[in-house]
Amino acid sequence: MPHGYSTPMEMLVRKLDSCAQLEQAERAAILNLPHTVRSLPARHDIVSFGDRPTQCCLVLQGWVSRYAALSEGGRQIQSFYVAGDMPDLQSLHLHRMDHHLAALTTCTLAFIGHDELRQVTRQYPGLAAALWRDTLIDAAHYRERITSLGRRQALGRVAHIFCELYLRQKAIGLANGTSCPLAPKQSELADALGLTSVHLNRVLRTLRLRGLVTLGGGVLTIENWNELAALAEFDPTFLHQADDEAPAEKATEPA
Amino acid sequence: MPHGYSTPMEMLVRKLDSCAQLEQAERAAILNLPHTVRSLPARHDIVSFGDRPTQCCLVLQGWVSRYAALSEGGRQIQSFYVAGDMPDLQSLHLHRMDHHLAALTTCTLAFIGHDELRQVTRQYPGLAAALWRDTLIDAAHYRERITSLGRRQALGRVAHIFCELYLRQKAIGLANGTSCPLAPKQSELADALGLTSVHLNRVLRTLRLRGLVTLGGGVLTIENWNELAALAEFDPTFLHQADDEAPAEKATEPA
DNA sequence: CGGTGCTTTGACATCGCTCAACGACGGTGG
DNA sequence: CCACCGTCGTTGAGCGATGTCAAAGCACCG
Repeated sequence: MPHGYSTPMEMLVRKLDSCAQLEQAERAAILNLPHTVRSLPARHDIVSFGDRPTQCCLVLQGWVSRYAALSEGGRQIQSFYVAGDMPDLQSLHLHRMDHHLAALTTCTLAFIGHDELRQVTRQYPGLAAALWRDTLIDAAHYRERITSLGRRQALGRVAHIFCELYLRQKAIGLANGTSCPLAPKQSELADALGLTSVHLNRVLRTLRLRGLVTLGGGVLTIENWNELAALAEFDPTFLHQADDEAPAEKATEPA
Repeated sequence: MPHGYSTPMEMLVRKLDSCAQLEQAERAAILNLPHTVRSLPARHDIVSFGDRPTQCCLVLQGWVSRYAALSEGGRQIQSFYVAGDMPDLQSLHLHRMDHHLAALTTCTLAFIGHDELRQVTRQYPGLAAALWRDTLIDAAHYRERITSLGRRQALGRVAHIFCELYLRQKAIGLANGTSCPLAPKQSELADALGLTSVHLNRVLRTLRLRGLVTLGGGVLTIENWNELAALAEFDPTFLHQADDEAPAEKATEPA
């Protein structure tokens, strides 16, 4: 998707089409959606807790994080988003933000008005279903994060998120062999995994010493997928990337 | 909602209507949905990981839990559902279950076929929006659980889930003064909160000794809402119960 | 009256946090 | 070109929150 897409809305069509098979008219409706493209600097809030957004954004480039701010400066990152994702689709039907959305890196985003989007979903139930499905996959990611935070130890949590982020990026052509971009810095990964950056750092050292993963310069390299996935008890079902596969599904492997 | 509802579909209408304002034709469409009512014993799976359900269920009575099973008998309960909830609406667009749904207590459920439900959402975009919104609120609950598991200590986590479950039940008329039903036993609460049942028990004792909460016989009583909510850093925004309120919102209090 | 399952408590182990310091790196200005 | 500074990553030592293991209490029910 990042390779040679031409326009923002073509990117969106490709994304929705990949799982829901749009009809020609639906594709055209998306392509005709009015939108504006904007760049945001890293650390900048896109929307904040309490806001009542009037538009949704589509990530064209860069990384976005969803987070909750707690007292005493604490925060919990609830999810990461990359090119092709629409992180605040939920605001279409949930009017008041219960969290923040922020640019993790410098980002380019396309903004689409709620009114136009609602109009299009009213007219094309297939589009509504595709967008709805997108938010449901988002929720599936949340559920898996809950499982990680609740029942996996630090090592497994880190291993798990690496598997997830690698496969998600592989699916949209952002992976390169056994490597993929990984923009969040250690403190941000820690905030996503319910750990301290200090402890996350120690876990990373362990993973490196065991020859499972190397992380540096914004690039994640998975040295041993099988062991990593085993450590994480990783099952890709929750990604819903090939939802209609035969019941006896096999874990996806890089390389 | 539990008080004197007559039919399952009237219950669903009331639930959807409470947040999305249905039109008359939409209400009628729901009321005409074919469905079957079934009772399930406690601990029984409603749908399991890997299943491809062909219908959705509506909880009429009892408690339902969504959980992920891990190796070695571990499990993470991802959410609880009570009367009026549709816990597997997501299966309408996510074809393969990535988790389990189980009766926590003896339950009565209404089952509605996917085909009929999809038909109705295609015909009435307002209904699609209402159901979509319902799944988005579910996702908002997940996000808050992530925040709890990642960044709150045991005491705050327990306090937080009590606030949540009390308010959710109050909203549908299941609370009684400062008390409400609480079907999950300690080991189930522990599985939901990423704790051991042993440690959860100690936390409960602390809450009891501090005069914040008493729990017993399937009933939760909140003795001191303000302190409990403060301990939990509880903000009801994520419940989206009165989504269109003025920006300066106040915490809801019992009694 | 003797299960059986849930709750409660104690003693001890461990994982992850806190505090503190240092190192690596890149940008910036003199 | 180099000194300075801020940010991020790395490491150590000690502590605290939570898990583990084990046993006893208690209620419900046949």
